[in-house]
Amino acid sequence: MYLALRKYIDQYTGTAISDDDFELIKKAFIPKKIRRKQYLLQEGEVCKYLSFITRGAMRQYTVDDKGIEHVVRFGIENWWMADRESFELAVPTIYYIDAWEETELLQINSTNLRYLKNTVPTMKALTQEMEKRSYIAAQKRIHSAISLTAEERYLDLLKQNPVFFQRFPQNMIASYLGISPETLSRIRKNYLHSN
Amino acid sequence: MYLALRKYIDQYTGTAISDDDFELIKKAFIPKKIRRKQYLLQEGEVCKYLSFITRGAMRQYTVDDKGIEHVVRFGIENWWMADRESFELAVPTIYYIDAWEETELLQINSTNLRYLKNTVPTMKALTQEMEKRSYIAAQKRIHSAISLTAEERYLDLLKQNPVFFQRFPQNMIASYLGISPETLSRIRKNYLHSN
DNA sequence: CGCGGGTTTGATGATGCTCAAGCCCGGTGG
DNA sequence: CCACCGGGCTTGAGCATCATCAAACCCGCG
Repeated sequence: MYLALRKYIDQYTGTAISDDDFELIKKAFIPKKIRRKQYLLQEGEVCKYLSFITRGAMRQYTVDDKGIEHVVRFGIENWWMADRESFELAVPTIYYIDAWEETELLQINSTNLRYLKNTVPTMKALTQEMEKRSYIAAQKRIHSAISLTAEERYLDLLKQNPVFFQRFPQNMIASYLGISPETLSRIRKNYLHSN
Repeated sequence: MYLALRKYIDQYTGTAISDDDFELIKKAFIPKKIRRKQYLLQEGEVCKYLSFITRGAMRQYTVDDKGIEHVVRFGIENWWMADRESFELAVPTIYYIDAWEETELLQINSTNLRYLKNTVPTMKALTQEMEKRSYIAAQKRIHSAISLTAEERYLDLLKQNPVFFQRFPQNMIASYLGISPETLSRIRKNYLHSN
């Protein structure tokens, strides 16, 4: 389980991390398993952990007054999950995070994360890289949401993150795209004919 | 002009920065003035500077095939402007940034920024704080874009950033909200009657 | 075999867009 | 000082897109 994290670190830094450094990292993270449809985080809680997914698939979403779910983020192997607003500012979250597949996580709390950033420079670089990428991805998603039609957003997602279509059901993808499941179904039908 | 930056730094760190440190900062930033409707960045260029706005109002947007502008971000005094994807990865940008009001900026390139982060700890903390806030704001905007109706997005923006309505024309606000100017006009009409 | 979650399909309607015209108002020049 | 101009805003009519509701379908699984 920790091996996945080590691989991830080596890959993103482009060098092999020392055994000593990795020992520190190992101590800071707690493993956790979570079953299908179980919650990692629920509305109103404070998000206490930043979680690295070593196996599985999760989603982060809100539930509105009508009970409709709105998916803001998906996560699979080698992705980090947390409501960063709640995690970093220690305020109650508005999100739910649950597992769609059986999922294995490595969790770190903010105290340990701060400590790790200060003692293992690699870890600092890593989190910064992660934050940078998250922001860029978020910016792209905003652009797509305000500039593109439903159909264009679908094609964009298919290009950027085809893996989501293999791991999550269509109604969740629809929610992620901000459209109804029926509309997504009809859009896809179009593309089945025309290729 | 530099005073605005100093005030901003002191405010966000909660302490007064030393004269020595601020001297370093001053040397790293280049002042720039930019007139109404002039470009700070154009599609295809690489974004070479991170700019701190000391006075004025700007927007970041794309132009689609039909020539329609899509505003992804506004910036006013004490905000930072840049296409971070282009700035940090040194890739050509898809955005335009131009000034809506007469604007004064302090610009820093990535070399100087990296140097400053390493020599002035305050500066490192500041950029991290800025990045954190940007990400959280982006996440909120995504949530609003996929979960809310045009009307709800309008009310949300009115609550979160009323200042935009004072500084930018309605058609740009509409674009920022991802709706047509006509729709925004009609939504606003509703709220004039009902209060 | 029947159940349940997910998907598809159809009919209908709401929401928001487009196009076009008119209005408002601040700025400019005669 | 007034007429005119242009940019932005409003209003209306018609239309496209997408949501909603309901029913049927599909398929893996107990």
